Amino acid sequence: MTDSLEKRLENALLNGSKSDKKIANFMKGALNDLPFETASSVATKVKVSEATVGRFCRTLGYASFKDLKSHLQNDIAHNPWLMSDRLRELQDSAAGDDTGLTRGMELEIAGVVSVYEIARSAEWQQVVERLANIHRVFVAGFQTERGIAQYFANQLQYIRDRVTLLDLSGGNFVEALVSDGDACLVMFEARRYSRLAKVLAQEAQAAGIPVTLVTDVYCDWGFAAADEVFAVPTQFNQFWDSTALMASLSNLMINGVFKELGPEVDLRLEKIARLYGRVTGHVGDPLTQVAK
Amino acid sequence: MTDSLEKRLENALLNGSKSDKKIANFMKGALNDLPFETASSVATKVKVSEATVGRFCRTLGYASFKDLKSHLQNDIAHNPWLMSDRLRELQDSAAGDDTGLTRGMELEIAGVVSVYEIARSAEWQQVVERLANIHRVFVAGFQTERGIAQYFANQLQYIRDRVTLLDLSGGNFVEALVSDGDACLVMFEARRYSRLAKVLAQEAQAAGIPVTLVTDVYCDWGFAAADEVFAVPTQFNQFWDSTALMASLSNLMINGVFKELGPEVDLRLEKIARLYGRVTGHVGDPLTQVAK
DNA sequence: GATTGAATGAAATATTTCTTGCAATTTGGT
DNA sequence: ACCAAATTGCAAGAAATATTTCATTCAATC
Repeated sequence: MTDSLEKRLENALLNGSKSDKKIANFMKGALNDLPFETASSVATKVKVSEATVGRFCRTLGYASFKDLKSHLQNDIAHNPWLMSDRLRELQDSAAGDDTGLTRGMELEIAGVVSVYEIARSAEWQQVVERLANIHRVFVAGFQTERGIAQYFANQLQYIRDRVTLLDLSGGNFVEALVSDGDACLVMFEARRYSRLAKVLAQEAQAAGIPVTLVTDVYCDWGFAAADEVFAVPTQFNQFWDSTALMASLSNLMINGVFKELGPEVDLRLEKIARLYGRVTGHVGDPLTQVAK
Repeated sequence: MTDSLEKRLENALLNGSKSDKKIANFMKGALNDLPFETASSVATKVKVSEATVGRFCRTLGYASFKDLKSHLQNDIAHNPWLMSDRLRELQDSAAGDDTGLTRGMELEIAGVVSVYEIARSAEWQQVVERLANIHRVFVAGFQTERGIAQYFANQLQYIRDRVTLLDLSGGNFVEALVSDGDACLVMFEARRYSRLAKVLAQEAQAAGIPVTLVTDVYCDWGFAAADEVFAVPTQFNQFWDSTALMASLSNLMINGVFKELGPEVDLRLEKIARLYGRVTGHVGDPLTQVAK
């Protein structure tokens, strides 16, 4: 029994119990972070009790989680844990056949920084409070950003009521907007900007509905048609603009609203999860087995 | 005072007291082993009392040795070839009133690095080629990741034919899968995993369809049910897991497929943009004014 | 050489991390 | 559907790791 940790983990992945698999899988996926973890931190992350983590390590043949870690030190001594080493590695491996990936990563990292800068602005706080308190929220996205809009809307729906993702198929969204006084609109859009986006923003503003626009840095009509404009970086050395960071921004926004709403959101979350569990089921739910 | 650990150590090496120098010197030389050490193990090795190690960490600006280690884990900031000024500025400005935002940013940046590491793996290349060449692509996403799936599918549709975003309302996706031989499936999912996700993956595999799963590091059923599993980091110090980086991964994937397909994609892109322009219109298009 | 202030280690205390025993739950086989 | 075996979480206890206090040492200044 002098296998490497990885071997043992894979073995556990096949033969282990349910919790064992969870732990093994997590460890396998997070080998780099393992040295920084403790038995209890792992336990929390995979939602298992500390005791189980300890026992798991023992079934693997180590004396404890600590013992496992110290073997890790020797076992895979060439695995870089330190972020700086990992970066260096990326850099090196990219040195020859560079596909521009490394440069893209630098840009995307810079983009993340920008997004977090946005999240510190006064405008941001204003939007967060509005999303927490206003009666009704509409969300819209165009072209490829439809997905981002849906992502945002779905998450917001988890933590509050009356969130509607506008269907833009026809342009039939206008009546939805005039129907209600106390509402706001969040839009996701990047070039080439859909004509609908501008129309929608203008109609909304005309109806007295505050408009928040998440877009790229090239959008020139946004400032006129929206109350707040959050411009996220989109050029990461890829063949076309990437609006991926809008998702990061969305999450930050959701997080802000969550904190604004306070603890009672938890109840709602739990309720929704339970409902989903009833209707569709989660992996591992014993109660929702479907008849064969 | 937002220098990197290495900088701080060097500083201590010059200005520190006798013990400080001993400790600093040791740490500098054993950076890679540091994650495995504890305050007392260091104390023993350097022949200093534990207390001194603790104090040393505090003079360096960390709360404890443990805190120092956790900074080591994703210390992006001290990589000069990455960001620098703005990042540092942001960290400084956040020094006091922190809401955990800065910590979250560090984690998310580290996450971006992980995603780019994934994009260099052999599995990745395999998926890219498959997506470029296979006859038919199905995309699926569950719960909040539906949006990401849509985002991915939309973009893929821009550069190739026969991409279908599966509608999961009923579970009626199964016939879609058996209908065709030469197809593959890309799934986005994070915990709590929808039961549908697992079922779909298994059905697909049973039908001989390669399955690629983009998920978080906690997914334990993925390895059994999917051909490739890309585990993206999701914990950024927010109240719940953020799957935002899946969007970044999506874009990288699209970019890869694009390059694989070669230049003739441009034609397709142009055609689609023109079509969209006709039907809905882009901002600034003079031809698509609607009659008032 | 005396005085002061910083630095240090030892011991006591606090905190974190791990293990163990036990009850409850789940699993797998009949 | 039932039962036995395995698995798991909880809670209490044990061990480890870290912090604080305090008396001592050391070094610099006068």
